[in-house]
Amino acid sequence: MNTQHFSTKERILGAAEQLFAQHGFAGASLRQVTAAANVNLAAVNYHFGSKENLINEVFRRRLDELNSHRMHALEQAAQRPEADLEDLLAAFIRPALDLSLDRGGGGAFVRLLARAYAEHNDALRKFLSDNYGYVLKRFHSAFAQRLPNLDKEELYWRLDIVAGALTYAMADFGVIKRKTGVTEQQHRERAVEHLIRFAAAGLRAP
Amino acid sequence: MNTQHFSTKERILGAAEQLFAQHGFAGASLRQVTAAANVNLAAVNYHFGSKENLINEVFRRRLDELNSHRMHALEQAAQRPEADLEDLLAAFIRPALDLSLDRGGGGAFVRLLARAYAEHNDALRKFLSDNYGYVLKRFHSAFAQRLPNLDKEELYWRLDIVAGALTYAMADFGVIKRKTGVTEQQHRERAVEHLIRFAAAGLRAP
DNA sequence: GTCTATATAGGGATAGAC
DNA sequence: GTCTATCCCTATATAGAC
Repeated sequence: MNTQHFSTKERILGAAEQLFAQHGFAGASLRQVTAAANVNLAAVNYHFGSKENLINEVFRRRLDELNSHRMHALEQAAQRPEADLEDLLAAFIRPALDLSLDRGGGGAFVRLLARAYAEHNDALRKFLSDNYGYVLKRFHSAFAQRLPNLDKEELYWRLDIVAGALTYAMADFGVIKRKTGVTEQQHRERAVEHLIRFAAAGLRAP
Repeated sequence: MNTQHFSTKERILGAAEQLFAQHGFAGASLRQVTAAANVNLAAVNYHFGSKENLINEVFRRRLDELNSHRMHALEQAAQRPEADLEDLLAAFIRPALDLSLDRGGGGAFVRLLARAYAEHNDALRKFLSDNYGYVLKRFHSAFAQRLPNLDKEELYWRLDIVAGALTYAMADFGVIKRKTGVTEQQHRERAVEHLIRFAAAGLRAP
C-alpha cells in the first residue's frame, strides 16, 4: 500500500487501515501511520483534519462498495423464486469474503470492522446504523419471506447470531489454523462454505 | 468496585477490568485506572510491575473459575448417557452467562474477553491456549462422541463457529435492544436459549 | 501541498520520603 | 504499602517556511 503510485491521501488511508486493524484505533499512532504511508506527519491533519475523522474515512471508503455488492447480490437472488436460504446467506457473506481477499488491504478492513464492533463505539455504531441499516432491513424481509413459520422476534435473534458468527469468522478470530498447502483464499472459501451450511441449519431450527 | 472494603490490589483489578473493557488496553491509561480504583498512581507498578502484567492478572482472576465451572458442568452432563447436544452446549455457555450476570464486574470481563479475541494479540492468545486449551479439547471430544457422523475437521469448523457466535452474543455486540420491562438478566437468558437452539441445529446439519 | 519545528498534553515508570 | 514529585518518552495538533 505504501508505494508511490498512490496519492498521499490514499496511502494514508491504506496505512491507517492496516495499522488500526493490527493495533486498534488507540494503539496505532499517527506517527506509525505516516511512517508506513511514507508521508510527512503533518499530512494527516492537512488532509483529514484529525485522527477521528481519518478513522471515519477509512470506513466510508470500503462500506459503500461492500453494501452495494450485498444489495445487488440480494436482488439477484430474490428474483429467483427457487432461491433458498443458502443463496440469501451467500448474498450477504460472499461480498465480505471477496473484500477480505482483494489486494490492497481489504483483509485488514474486515478485521477492522470486527474490531469496531468489539470496541462498542457508540458513535461508530450510529454511523453504521444510519448509513447502512437499510441493508440489514432488506435482508431481514427477504429471510422473513422464506421463513414464514418464524415469528419476527425469533428471526431477529437468529440473524443477529448469524451476523456474530460471520464477523468472527471473517476477522479470523478462530483457532483453526490454515494447513500447509492450502492457500489463504482456499481457507477462507472453506470457512464461508461451513458458515453458510451452519447458518442455514440454525435458521431452519424448529 | 472502587469501594474501600477491597484491598488495593483488588480495587485496581476491578477498575482495570471495567476500563479495559470500555476503552481497550491501549485506550485506558493507568491514570484512569488508579483514579477509578481510588488508589495512588504508583500502586499499579508496585503491585503488578507493569501495565502488561496487570492485563494478564485481570484475565487470570476470572478464567480459572470460569473454566472450572465449565469442566464441572461438562462432567455432569457427560455422565448422563441421555445428555444431548443442547446439554453440552449449555455446559459451555451457561457459566459464561452466569459470569456476565454476576455483581462485581463479570459483565465487563465477558466484553473484555471478546475484545481480546478481536485484538488478535498473539501473546494473549498463547496465554489462553496454554492455560485453558485443555477445556476446548475436552469439549471437542464430548461433541465428537455425540456426532459420530461428522469428521474431525468438520466438527472443528463448527465448534469454531459456535465459539464465535457465543463470543459475539455474550459481549453484547448485537443490535437487538433489550425491551423495556425486560431485565438485563432475562434478556441475556433469552439470548442464551436462542444461541443453544441455533447452535445445536447448526451442529446437526447434514 | 509538503516540510521542519514546536506547542501542549498525556503516557508509563521510578526514586525516595514517609 | 502508600505518597509526591519527577524523569523521559510519545502523542496529537498546528504555525510558518518553502
